[in-house]
Amino acid sequence: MSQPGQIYQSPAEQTRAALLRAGLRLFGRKGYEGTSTREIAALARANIGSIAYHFGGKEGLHLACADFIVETIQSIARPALAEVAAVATPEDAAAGLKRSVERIVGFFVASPEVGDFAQFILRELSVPGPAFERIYSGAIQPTHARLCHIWEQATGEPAESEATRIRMFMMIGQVVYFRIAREAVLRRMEWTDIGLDEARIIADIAVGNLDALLTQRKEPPR
Amino acid sequence: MSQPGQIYQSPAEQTRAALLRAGLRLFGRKGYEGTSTREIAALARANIGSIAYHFGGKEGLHLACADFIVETIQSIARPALAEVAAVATPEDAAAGLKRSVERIVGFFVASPEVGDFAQFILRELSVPGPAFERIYSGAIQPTHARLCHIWEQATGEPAESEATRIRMFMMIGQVVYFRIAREAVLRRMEWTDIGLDEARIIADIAVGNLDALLTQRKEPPR
DNA sequence: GTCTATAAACAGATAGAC
DNA sequence: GTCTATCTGTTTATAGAC
Repeated sequence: MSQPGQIYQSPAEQTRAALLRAGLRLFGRKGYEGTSTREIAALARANIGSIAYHFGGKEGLHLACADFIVETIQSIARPALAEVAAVATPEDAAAGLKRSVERIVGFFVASPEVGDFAQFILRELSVPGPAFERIYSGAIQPTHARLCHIWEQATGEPAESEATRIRMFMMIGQVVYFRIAREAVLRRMEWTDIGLDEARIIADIAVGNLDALLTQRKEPPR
Repeated sequence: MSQPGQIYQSPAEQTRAALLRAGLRLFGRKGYEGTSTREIAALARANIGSIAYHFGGKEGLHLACADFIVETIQSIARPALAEVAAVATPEDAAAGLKRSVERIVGFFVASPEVGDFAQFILRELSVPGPAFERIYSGAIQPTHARLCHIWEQATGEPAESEATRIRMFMMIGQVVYFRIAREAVLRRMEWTDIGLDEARIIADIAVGNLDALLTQRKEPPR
């Protein structure tokens, strides 16, 4: 497979990779229908025909973008998965949850490079198309299941209970929303960008919320 | 103004209203670029030319949809706003927050009619276009500011502090995510739909999260 | 006001020269 | 592999009959 980030790339691989990056960015920003193959080719400094040559067509490029994201995420997530396999104390698990929240903030909210990944995923999430299946089973389902598992280690509540699964969706959603509603957040917060500083603030509050949930479980409500 | 829900509608008003409803639904589900004027006219059982006649064109219809949503929300929210104006005890404010969470779940998550509104808003939120300004200043900003205000009444923390504003975005986000990631939620939860029953479950857990935040503030962390 | 026909621009896909 | 030219279909907008 020819992808960005390799040591050496043949000219063909460079074109392929440039198309992939351009597709990732434009599909993420403007949606599948909102993006024309001509735009993609222009951004990649390639000709229109190259999309058909390398990917078979627009839909093929779109699917290749999804695959690229899933592979990238899996290569990053592999060490994190190993970490989970080991049985942990509730305290370690709680710390693991907090780290997970921080990672999610880093991935979805902070604006640099990866922002394109996040937007592509969110778009395919809200408008499921042919690429949804790969995104879901390759990235969303494993990540969510892992969070549920750590939650069980931290609280004793069963990982696959209805409440746990919903709660983990909420934990993700409260953070991801800052990317989805980015423009509204910028106005309301009077920020000009959501960069590392802003991500830090968001992560701290999200971790604080998590803390409230965890202590609520340690000290039963009166 | 000619809108659905009136007592009598002239034929022209009926056409206009039908186009508005069709636009709302299709723009919400498939996005602006993903929707053709032909589809809209077909769903509204009107001819293509009527869009230009009544709204000046596709973009005009899109803006009219945004205006319609804002007006509808404002007419619903007016009583809620009056309710807030009165000074409340922390307990009343806390109850008001919980009711707000339940309303947000009802509006964004439960699938019937209003679902089109929610999706239209979320789409304009994540891909800001010409209609964003109206949605933001007409619906998002006032709602968010109101929540911040109630939060102050409930906790004593300043409504317009950075932390409060972020926290209220998170309160909304954790719920709204169930609409955005609807397809992923359906699979992971093994639900076939997110209807009233599922909305009830989601609302209860979201209110529980809120409770954890509020008690965390009453009983300072040890 | 409604409807049809059509114009003008644009889409994605493809054939063939290099 | 790359690039250009072109085909075919679809888009929105519009002109004009009714």
